[in-house]
Amino acid sequence: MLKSIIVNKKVLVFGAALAFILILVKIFEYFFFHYKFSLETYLGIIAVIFLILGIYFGSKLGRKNIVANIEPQNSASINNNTETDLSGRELEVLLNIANGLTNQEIADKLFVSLNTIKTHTTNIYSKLGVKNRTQAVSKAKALNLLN
Amino acid sequence: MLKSIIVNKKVLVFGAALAFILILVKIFEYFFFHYKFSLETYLGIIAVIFLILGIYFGSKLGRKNIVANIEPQNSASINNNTETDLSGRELEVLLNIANGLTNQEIADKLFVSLNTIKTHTTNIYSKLGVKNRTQAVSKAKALNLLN
DNA sequence: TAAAAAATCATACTTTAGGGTGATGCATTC
DNA sequence: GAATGCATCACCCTAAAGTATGATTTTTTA
Repeated sequence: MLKSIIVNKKVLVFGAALAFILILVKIFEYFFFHYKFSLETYLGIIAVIFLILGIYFGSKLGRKNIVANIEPQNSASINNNTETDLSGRELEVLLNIANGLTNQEIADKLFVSLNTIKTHTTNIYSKLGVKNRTQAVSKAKALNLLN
Repeated sequence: MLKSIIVNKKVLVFGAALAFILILVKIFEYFFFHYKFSLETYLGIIAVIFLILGIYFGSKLGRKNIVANIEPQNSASINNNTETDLSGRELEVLLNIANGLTNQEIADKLFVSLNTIKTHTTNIYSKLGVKNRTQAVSKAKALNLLN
């Protein structure tokens, strides 16, 4: 049941992507064909666009796997307090903070904006009861959330 | 430094992808053009292929980031390099940094000025070959200088 | 399916960190 | 006694981090 729902969602995304492809192809056909692009250029553009599109969808789909990969590490944690429970994304950000990455670098890595990372960090600090990243790392290690 | 590496990685992936695109386009040109596919079909195939390619790369990229995050945690190597030797005061500052204190708090604690702490931190980063306090803590732990 | 939680992003602002440069005093050492 | 290393401090500037507020979208869950 749950699995089928997930599968259905993936199918939906794929279906939407395919529909999007057809639409884009049509648009390209009507707009770009009036210009004298070489076929190579034309195909290159198409390829690049859909490659980027694919990377976007791919990284989005891959996120589920990432969270699933991280969670087992955190299950070793002793503290199950709901108050201090971090979401998957927050843990991911915290991990990168612990590795010394700047917010901008984390944003680039996770393909999101700097503001999103800032929001995450703020929430992390709030949940951990700390006020900066070094304290967060220190606290997380004390709570066995890291290492 | 770290930023440039990350950027270079992305550029590399993108460059490789583009090179792959060109190769594939050529292959398509030589092989498929003898058959009489309609342009739409042709474009559709290209689009689907590169979308899938993109999804593959996208999910792979996401997964690699995580692995890169987790790996450093296991590499608790013991390094006694003289190059990374910190002075007594610098170690003291580093310890307080690891405990999440701000420069101002450390200055108050050690009864020196904020500027002095800043000078110490700059020297610490230089000696450890890092560029901020979180990286310094991470590196110091890896070098068994802390904990 | 509706509600809750998680993830995303923006804008504007303040604070802290970090880089560069230069300087002083005080030991130790060659 | 000149050189070196350490600790101290100042000023100026840029970059990064953090706060507050409000919002949308997606996902999960009851």
